[in-house]
Amino acid sequence: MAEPSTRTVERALQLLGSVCDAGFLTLADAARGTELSASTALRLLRTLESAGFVRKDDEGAYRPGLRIVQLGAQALSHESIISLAEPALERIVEATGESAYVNVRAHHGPGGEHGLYIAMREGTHSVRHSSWVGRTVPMEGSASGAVLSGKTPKAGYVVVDRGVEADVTAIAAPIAVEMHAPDGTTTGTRVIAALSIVAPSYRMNPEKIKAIGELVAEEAHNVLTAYQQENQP
Amino acid sequence: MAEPSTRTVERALQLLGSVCDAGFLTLADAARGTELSASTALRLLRTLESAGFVRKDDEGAYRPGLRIVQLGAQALSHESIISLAEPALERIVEATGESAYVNVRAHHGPGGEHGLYIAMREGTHSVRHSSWVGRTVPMEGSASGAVLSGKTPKAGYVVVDRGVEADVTAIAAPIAVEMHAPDGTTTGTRVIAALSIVAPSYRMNPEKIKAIGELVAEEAHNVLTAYQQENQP
DNA sequence: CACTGCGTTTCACTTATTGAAACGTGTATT
DNA sequence: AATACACGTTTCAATAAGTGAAACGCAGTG
Repeated sequence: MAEPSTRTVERALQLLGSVCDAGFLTLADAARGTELSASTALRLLRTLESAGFVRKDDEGAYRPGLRIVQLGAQALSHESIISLAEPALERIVEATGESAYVNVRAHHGPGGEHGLYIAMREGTHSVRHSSWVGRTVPMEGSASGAVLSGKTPKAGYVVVDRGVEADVTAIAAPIAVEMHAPDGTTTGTRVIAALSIVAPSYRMNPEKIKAIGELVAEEAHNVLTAYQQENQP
Repeated sequence: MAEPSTRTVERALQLLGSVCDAGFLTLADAARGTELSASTALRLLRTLESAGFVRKDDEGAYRPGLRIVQLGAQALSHESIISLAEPALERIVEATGESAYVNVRAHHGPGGEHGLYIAMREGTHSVRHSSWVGRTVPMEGSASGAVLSGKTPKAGYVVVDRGVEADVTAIAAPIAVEMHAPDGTTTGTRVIAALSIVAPSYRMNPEKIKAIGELVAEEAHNVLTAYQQENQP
């Protein structure tokens, strides 16, 4: 029962991922990237196309289709953590002017574990961080990755300067629930998401970082409270 | 060469769509909804799961996975029309306080043609229309559907009161480019997207509708100009 | 003009998908 | 309690269905 996966579907999904990653791909490129024969790639891409998951542009290249957009938006709307976190994001932006994000652990894919940005509230500064929603970041070397891994110091937040991108500072705090065994004993904590801000480093300084870090940690706790209220009564 | 589609993949994608539509689905429900045998549905769902496109929640039901969220966000970021339309959405919201949207024709699926909401800017009124991004609406009976079909009157915008939802008024205007044959003659127009606002009907009146309609039509034209600048030089 | 790479189609091989059946379990029904 | 039912899961033999090498036409290149 190790891997009762269907190869055809796996290949098709891989193809779909390639197209979305690249933005647009020619048939030959897609076939090379997934190590499929051209005929197989063509057949699968056509299937994806007829279902609306990819489409061919004017130049004949394959692009992400609208069905992906639709399903992605639907999926997002079903992620309750996002709507719960939205007020917190808004308050963080209001207080700091920087873009604020919600991160979760991404599906464990090739290349190790990653975090995924699933929601954002844009900052108000004219020089601000543009959207990273949909982007993944490695767990090591990123602030949100650290808190998602459970490596949060007692301060309650993590700061990473120039981690995943130069000249950018990230501050993240975990939204973590306690896990209980059936008998009620606490078995540890599980980080369900992270709240983070991403800002140009030149605008930061130790005091500001401390203030923002404490704010993010506090808001993360507020989100946790809202989350528990929704899942307990 | 009519339909060289692979059945396995079609079924898997259908399953994926069901899960995303429903938000969460039990195996038996998914199998029923797609008319697959339980064993086949299980195998395919497991394949989707191992690729991160669906996941099982604590109760064992299937939910949309994070991979869908990721690919959807990536796909959205590659839709240039959205970034081009964002300033227009912002101005519309600023001027009217109502939520503003970008619509496109959805992939032609079962149940006739539909429009798809792909971007939104939230209104500022406290009673406002919440997000419809990812939602589809029938072409008939909706304002955005009408303009996407090319049925825009000379006024330049379409108003539908209580069309797809009770107590809601929608106003839409087309973003349309002229089509040219290789020899340069105009062969017609193609609507690439629609700009629209959706608001509670009680807040509307003839003068307001006229003002908003003209604003939306004007902004749609602004987006068109930006679009042409990007695709011509 | 020969050459290379692309998108496409064809086709024989057999691999890999399929669905009925059977099983264990938990939840309604009687 | 005993029965019936629905769900998730596994097994397995039949064969439907996916596969890739090869060949084709076309366009761009040296």
